[in-house]
Amino acid sequence: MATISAEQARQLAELFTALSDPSRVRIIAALVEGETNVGALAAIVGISESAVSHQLRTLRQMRLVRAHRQGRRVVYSLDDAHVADIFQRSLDHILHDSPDGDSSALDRTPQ
Amino acid sequence: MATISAEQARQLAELFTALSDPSRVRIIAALVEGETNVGALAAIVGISESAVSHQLRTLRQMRLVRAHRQGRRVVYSLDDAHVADIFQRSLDHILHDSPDGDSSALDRTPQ
DNA sequence: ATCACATATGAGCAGATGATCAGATACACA
DNA sequence: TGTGTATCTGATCATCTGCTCATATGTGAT
Repeated sequence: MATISAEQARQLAELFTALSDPSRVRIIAALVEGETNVGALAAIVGISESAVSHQLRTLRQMRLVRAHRQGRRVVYSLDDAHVADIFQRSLDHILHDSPDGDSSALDRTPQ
Repeated sequence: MATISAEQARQLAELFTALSDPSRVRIIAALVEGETNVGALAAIVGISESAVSHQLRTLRQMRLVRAHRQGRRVVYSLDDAHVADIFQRSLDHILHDSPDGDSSALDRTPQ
């Protein structure tokens, strides 16, 4: 699988960037459960509908979610099975070897 | 797997944040191949040793990499099998359904 | 002890990010 | 057509990020 190309690195980083925010993570988590409209997502995540809409735009551009109207509502769903998979594995990851509880940090070797 | 907690969302986002930068992605990619020292990483990634060192610090704090001295060098390796797995799956992901070539973006439904 | 090599670290700065606010757009229904 | 609901969007601003530069620390060899 050789050392990754610069372009691939960029794309990978872009994918992870889409998942690098707590609000977006919660949006994705909610959508794993099933499709949902913007207002409901705002309620679940606990931020304004405007903020959710902005985040959904990002996720849409990344092709991680998909939208379709249903009456006056716009219903979102995951556009990608891979992402749900990656998401689930990552969740397993933090559930396993993260025996701490407080914030992040503290070095490992240097110093 | 119910709707994720705020704390879990924070941790997940933190993990993805560690992978959300092209330089760090390339560092991880290099380490997947085997342990490497700072100078070599700098050469591979194409940024200064100082910049690499800063990024390695972040990765160390996230417990994604581990370091040990070897003479005057400090050799880094992945501290986590899960991450290599997540990384590999994500790579597969972008290699599969990313048939475009240019930058990112362009909406999907609204408008 | 001194010097060169290898890495780490703090300060500082330019660019990115995410929330809010105000206003635009889209749809359903009377 | 007008009104209320649902969502989107641009501007703005405070905060965060990642790099560079200068400097400190650590190691091996002379």
